[in-house]
Amino acid sequence: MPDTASDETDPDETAPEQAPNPGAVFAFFNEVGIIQQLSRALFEARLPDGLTVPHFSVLNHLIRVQDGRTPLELARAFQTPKASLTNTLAGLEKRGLIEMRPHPTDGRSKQVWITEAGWTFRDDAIGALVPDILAMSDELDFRLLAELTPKLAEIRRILDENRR
Amino acid sequence: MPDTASDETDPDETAPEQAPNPGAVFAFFNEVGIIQQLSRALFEARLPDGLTVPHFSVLNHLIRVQDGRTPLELARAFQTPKASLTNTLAGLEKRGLIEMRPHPTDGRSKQVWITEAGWTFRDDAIGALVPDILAMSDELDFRLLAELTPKLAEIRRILDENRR
DNA sequence: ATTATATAGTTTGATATTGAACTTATTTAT
DNA sequence: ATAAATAAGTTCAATATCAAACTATATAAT
Repeated sequence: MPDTASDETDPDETAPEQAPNPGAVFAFFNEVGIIQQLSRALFEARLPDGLTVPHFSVLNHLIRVQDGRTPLELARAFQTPKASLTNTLAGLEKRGLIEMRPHPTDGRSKQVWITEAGWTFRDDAIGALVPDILAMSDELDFRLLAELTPKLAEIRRILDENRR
Repeated sequence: MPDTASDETDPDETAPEQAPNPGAVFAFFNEVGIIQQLSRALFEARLPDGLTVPHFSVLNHLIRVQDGRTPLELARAFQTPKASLTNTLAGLEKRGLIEMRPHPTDGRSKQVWITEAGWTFRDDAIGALVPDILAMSDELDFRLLAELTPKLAEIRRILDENRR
């Protein structure tokens, strides 16, 4: 039996949305949270020496969005304090995975650029998942994953737009 | 353009699984990770005073699975060091949201039981999401969320079974 | 122009997290 | 039975996280 429930029915004229049953919405986020937890642990275990998920996430974000972001933009993207970014970025720079440049028009600011080594590292980190993926290949339905991805991307987009 | 790509085709005789394209699998986990990040921030902002997502997660797990779990079982469930659980459980107990009892058959161990106040707190925390959910109700397709949930649950189950 | 206000990033001190050592209890081997 | 090995939970010390204060620029107001 699922989590919370509230079983009102609703005429629903103005599609697409249904009665927002909080329990059902929560159940969705709960599954997402557990999958994230499990996949993060899997991923973390494959990362080399002193590098962490936050390090990887910054590189991945720079590629996914666009590099040249400022530290503050990154902090907002991750909804994390900017002081944390100072720390993460220092680690990445020390290892030559990013390059910090002065901001061209704002003397207070900086820009973060991913290096060739950064690209390589990020791709390798994803590649390192292959054995784990293969280990599940006769259970996991990759076609389903691929189908779900754009739907999740749309949900992500809405959440992202609506955040405070 | 998406993340990594590797565009081999594969005969595929033994359904259901496709060629495990690591980039595509990663893209799925990536979306899951971002959704989790956004929804967690939303959720965190509604939690009262000194209570955190880990506190909530323990309560939720005790309800979702079954209470009477030992601290070590919880640590394994969350893939977190047992020392962290000591800490989180202490906070929950101090607030009367759980009750720690000696394990009936193993003198080294304990059992964690959720209290009435724990149930209430957990339900209230979910309920506190309602305004945020409503704020997105003309964009978010709740029917889609409800459809995705069991599919995610299945993926979660497979990941959970295959973890090391 | 000059001052006041706001903003980007770093530093710092206080809190949280966690691996390793420790304590107590259980299980296994002899 | 007794000793040795394993396991559950806590304590402790090292590390990481983060809010608040700080430094430096930039923008707005007069």
